[in-house]
Amino acid sequence: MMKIVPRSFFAQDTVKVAQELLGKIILVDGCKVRIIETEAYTDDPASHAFKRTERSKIMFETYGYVYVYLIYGMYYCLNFTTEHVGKPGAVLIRAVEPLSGMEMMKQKRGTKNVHNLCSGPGKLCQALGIDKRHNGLALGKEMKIVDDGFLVGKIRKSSRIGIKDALHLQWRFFIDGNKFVSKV
DNA sequence: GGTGGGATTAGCT
DNA sequence: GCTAATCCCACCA
Repeated sequence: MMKIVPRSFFAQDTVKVAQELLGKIILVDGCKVRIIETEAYTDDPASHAFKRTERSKIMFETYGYVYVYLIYGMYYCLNFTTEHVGKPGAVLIRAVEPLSGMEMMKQKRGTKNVHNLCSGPGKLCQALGIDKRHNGLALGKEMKIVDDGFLVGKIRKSSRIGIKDALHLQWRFFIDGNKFVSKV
């Protein structure tokens, strides 16, 4: 079974979307990957949407859209916007498991180690060729989310990685025991 | 095994 | 000018 996840799926609680995206598949540019690690961002102090800016406004104005931003001057991070219009939210994709298109990913990443292809937010954007051009696209065309009925086992959670504020919020989610989780 | 610094730029103050 | 939702490599143990 291969069901396209509709954009309306993203129009709900961000933390819930972050958990339910685990196990789902991203299709982009001939590559197929399974989401195994996510983080939820709303209007909390650690989120770009804590303040509405040119960059973060997409988190206020859309759901089910691609939000890509440049981090540390050299890496991109992939997010999907959530919540209803007017309330900001997005889910950061922190790690995925490669399913197909592996050779292209290896080439773009410059490594042969499968476990080092997509095991981090910057890495997976590099592997999938995701950059600023993808920012602002609606899901369903160039990039699609698919549910193949994969059974996610135990979901683990922790504080979000790389932030200094709101560390008490356990809004990082990942599939227990999965070998492709990011090194933290 | 673990730690420290550098890359590189948009968006702040 | 400073810092960031990161990654990699050199170096030490």
